[in-house]
Amino acid sequence: MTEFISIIQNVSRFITLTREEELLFTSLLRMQKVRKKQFIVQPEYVCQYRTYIATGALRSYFMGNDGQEYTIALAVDDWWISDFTSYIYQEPATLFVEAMENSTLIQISYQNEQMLYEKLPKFERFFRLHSQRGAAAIQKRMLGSISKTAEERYEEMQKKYPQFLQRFPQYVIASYLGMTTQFLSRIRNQKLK
Amino acid sequence: MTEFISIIQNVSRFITLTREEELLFTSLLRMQKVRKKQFIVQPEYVCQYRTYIATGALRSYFMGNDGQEYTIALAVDDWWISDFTSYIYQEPATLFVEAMENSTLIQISYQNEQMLYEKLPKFERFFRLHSQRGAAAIQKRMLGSISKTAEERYEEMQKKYPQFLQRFPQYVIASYLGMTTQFLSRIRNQKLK
DNA sequence: AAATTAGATTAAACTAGTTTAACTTGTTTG
DNA sequence: CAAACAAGTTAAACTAGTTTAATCTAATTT
Repeated sequence: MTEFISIIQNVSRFITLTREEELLFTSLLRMQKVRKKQFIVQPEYVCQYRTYIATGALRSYFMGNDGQEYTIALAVDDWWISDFTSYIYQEPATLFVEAMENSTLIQISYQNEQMLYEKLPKFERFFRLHSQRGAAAIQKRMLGSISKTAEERYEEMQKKYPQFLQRFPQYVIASYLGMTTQFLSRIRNQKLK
Repeated sequence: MTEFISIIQNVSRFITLTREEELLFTSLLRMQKVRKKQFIVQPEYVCQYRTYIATGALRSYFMGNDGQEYTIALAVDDWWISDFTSYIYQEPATLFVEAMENSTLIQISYQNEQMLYEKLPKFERFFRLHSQRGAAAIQKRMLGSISKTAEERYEEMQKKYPQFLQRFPQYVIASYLGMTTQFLSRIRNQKLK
């Protein structure tokens, strides 16, 4: 049970659970260890789980027709990740979700999530608040990506998520920021002078 | 009461309401008529309402430091719109929400929404599903905006939302698609040949 | 109906960011 | 530990989309 402490804390930001509710909730979860470079979601397969990262680092990305990777999300300890669209509609994924470090995941399946809503309706509230904030975050990211220059986007990341710059390789950062590795390299070295 | 038929139908996509629940729900709503060019949300003021469009057309946009407008969302009859981030966090807005036609809106205030959750918890479910789909839609839009060329984005809009091209002026379409009016004009006229 | 203003078009000059390519450094793996 | 590969750097050539500016058209206002 202590293995699920972190996710219970995460959920408790929005709703309060009794001891029995915690037990029911965790009985519907599964622990999953993945190694660096493993994929937990791939295009054409339906995304089966909502994934919470107990420890580790993952990213989701889209592979363009031109073979270019577009990183959609970066996530580390205590964050959630998946191909959200595939999961909620239970339709084939369009994204890859890849472990960037050996990671410990806590997952709930689509089936179990539906059961959770039946047994503990307060989880409707949890995932409402979770999704609302998620939507706000994506919108903020989109706004930045269309209204800011490459350099401004890099500076914002430096300021807001300095850990990411250590934890993810440069080519992933570049693709998350919507620029080439070459251009990111140019920005970084210009800034040193 | 018949004035609220459309929003009840919208809500009934996800949850089922009894006659009494419908009455309770609609008692927490307000009708609002707005004229073309009126703003229902402005930066620095906290967004007070979640807005459903009974009839009409609105857009939300961000004003960059350079004075450029970045259109975030377009919405017509039976769609929802607002500065979502400002609304959910009850913090000052960063967006404008402007009526592009004389419109009839149905709104719920933040206070009344909290009351709605107390009295009719099934609305947690409605707004969970609503937010999840909203998040998926924003993500899809972001993906297109970073991985497609200006011309591809225009073609996708032509195919997916042809009504928008009639209903919104070209400068709004251009700013929604993330390009200048001049460039959109070039694309449109190239395609005729 | 004239005057004013807002939106759309066209074209030339420009630029932020990409592409291509060659080289360097670091990291797996046999 | 050598070989092979993956990640990062630098620089020159290039291009998708912007900027500037002038003209045209269609609404709105007076």
